[in-house]
Amino acid sequence: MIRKPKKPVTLADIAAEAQVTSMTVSRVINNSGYVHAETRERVLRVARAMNYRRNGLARGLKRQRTETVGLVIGDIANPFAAELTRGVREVLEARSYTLFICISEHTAKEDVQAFDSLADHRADGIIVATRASQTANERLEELIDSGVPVSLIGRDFHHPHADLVSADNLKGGYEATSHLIDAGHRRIGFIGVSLTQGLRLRRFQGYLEALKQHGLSVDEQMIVGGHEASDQMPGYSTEEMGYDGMVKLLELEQRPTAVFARNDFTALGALNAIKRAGLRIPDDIAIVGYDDVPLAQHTSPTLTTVRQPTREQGQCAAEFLLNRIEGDSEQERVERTFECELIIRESTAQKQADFPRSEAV
Amino acid sequence: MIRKPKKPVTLADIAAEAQVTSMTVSRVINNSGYVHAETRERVLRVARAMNYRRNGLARGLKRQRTETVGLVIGDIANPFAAELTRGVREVLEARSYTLFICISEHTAKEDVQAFDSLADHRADGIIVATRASQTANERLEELIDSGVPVSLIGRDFHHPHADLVSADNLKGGYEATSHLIDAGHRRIGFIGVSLTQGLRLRRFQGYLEALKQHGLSVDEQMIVGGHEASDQMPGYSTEEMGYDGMVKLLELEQRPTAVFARNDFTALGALNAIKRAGLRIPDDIAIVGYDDVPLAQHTSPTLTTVRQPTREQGQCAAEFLLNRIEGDSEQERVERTFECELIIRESTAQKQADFPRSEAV
DNA sequence: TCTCCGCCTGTTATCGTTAACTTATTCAGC
DNA sequence: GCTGAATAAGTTAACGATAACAGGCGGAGA
Repeated sequence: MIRKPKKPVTLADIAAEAQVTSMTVSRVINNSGYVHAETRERVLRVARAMNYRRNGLARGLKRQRTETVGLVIGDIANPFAAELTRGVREVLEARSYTLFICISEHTAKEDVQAFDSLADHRADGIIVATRASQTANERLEELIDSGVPVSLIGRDFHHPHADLVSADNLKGGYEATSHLIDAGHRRIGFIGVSLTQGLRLRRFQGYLEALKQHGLSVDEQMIVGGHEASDQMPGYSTEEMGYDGMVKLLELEQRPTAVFARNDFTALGALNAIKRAGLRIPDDIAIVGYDDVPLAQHTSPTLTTVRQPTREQGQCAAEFLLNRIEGDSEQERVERTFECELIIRESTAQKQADFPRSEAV
Repeated sequence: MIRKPKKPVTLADIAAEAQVTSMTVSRVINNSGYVHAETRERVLRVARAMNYRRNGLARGLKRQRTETVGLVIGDIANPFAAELTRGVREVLEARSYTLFICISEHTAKEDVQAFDSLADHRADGIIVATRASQTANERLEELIDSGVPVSLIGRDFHHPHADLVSADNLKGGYEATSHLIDAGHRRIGFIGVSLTQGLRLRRFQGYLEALKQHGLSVDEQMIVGGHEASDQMPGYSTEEMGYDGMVKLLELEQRPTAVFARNDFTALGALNAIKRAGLRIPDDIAIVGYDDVPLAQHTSPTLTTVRQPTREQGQCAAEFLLNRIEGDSEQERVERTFECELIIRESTAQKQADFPRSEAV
């Protein structure tokens, strides 16, 4: 009679039951080495009957790799992170690695905790997609120095042995802003950063750059909505930031005729604030978002935005990482920047009927 | 000279350097047992200098627990999952467990993979928040039978040794629908399920129940938007489902005067479809969502919806799980159902000015 | 002086798996 | 019949950490 013990079944248990040694069982389980067909059958039967699950700890300890990759993201519930994850997963699954995700809620402390957890549990490599911070960068450097393969997505941090994937958000921000300028706008607000803090945000730099290039001056009053706390960031509820920011802009004596929002959710908040105020989009105020979340094509008006190839970034980061894991962890760093694409929709259309209006998908 | 080897530093390495045995180093690292203050200092100094990271595999193997919990969710990029995760994390962190998240993208196969990965890597327990499926349920049962502590959130699966946390979505759906009926609506559509598949969705059952209780008949034409494929579900892009579903409803000869959407994103899609068609909300069509995502209070009109205490569910599931982990894994199952709350906003308001309109937050 | 207990450290064995090596057995080819 | 390759197992020793036990030492109390 085969028992179903509370203590997890081990190779030795199966071996005893099947009248072989645990080495043979191991060979069967891993499909390696020579095992007689009959023996294999018998062992498999017993293993199944006993509901065997292999012990990844022991296995990993002995083999010195776990076939596991960690992904650290700051914010779940964010279409960007979701799409990134999807890309990462696709590649990992194809190469039969397991993905464990750690969330850091955008705080440096939790970032570090996530790194440590993954390193302690001997993930074979780590993909980091959180925003950079002093503390976290230091720990990251230690990890990389000690040989942990790391691949970074859109993170402002450089290390000779960590690969880097990013989107050209500087250019994206530049193009979004230029688009507004080309449409004749001269008073263009930015929602979603504080002036000081925003300098680390490429899309905001692109905004500044575009203004400068076109000979427009920067009006500090028109930059709204940043959180001043440096190590704490909000979750996905950035439409609140967009709403509040827009309200502030509308209260200005000379309100902007266009706004560039840090991301689509912020843009959505702003969009609703504008509607509430009884103004029309884009006639009274034009608006551009960033990220091209799925919702952006379902709002009314539909949202002009900048698309970055998110899934591709995830795939690329995963590929870089796997190459490093399976190659030399200290090999030269690889870097790849993806182009962004301005997607023009109704929220910045030149001539525009009133909203709501009838039909037209 | 202390080297920084490519091979990870072990206790033995530190021990050699600090002229003690690895047992002493272990005691220092874990702050357990007696260690002379001077020795402790010396060991710590060496450990830091060598950039020691403990090996969770070896540690876990020996101690037979990893202080790690796995969370399986179907869909990242979903405010519901995010909030749930937040609740789970809060509790785990307070009791110093590490959380690893696995995404299953709503397929049974990936669900099973996630369970296996977590079980293989000897997570101390698993929280499951994905939708039930035949295959996955079977594997889940095996795991629980073999002693893995499991706690379920809103999953249609029962087992004597797995705790269960859920929201009363039947009642939530009932109340949402009743709210519409009370407001005088008689033709009420449902967006987001197929009639057959929807029977597993409590909030849809609540809808049916409410119609029945109020003597209204179910019109199959008014139930739209389900995916027929049973093991595959879409990601977050359910606003598309909402949009398309609403378009179908609007094409009916007798279109509904109100719709209940399976979740807020679906509702948002529907909302935009209605606006596109030049109809007014709630005057022409009233609409109710589900989940109360943050965005729901920032749309125009703001969205009537059903709030479920999401974070609390996460916390509760985590607490149940930890009790099971630290107690008896085969103890009697605990169950807890949270009440939902109907949040009435503009999209179902009785009398309503046109949108967009001026002011009023 | 002797005993006992609190401190500090070391020794041993083990968690479950597998790499590397060893031992048989079989059988084709000369 | 002999050689050597292919097949089919078993044996041993780790992987890195720690629980359990075993001293040794010093000092308080009898």
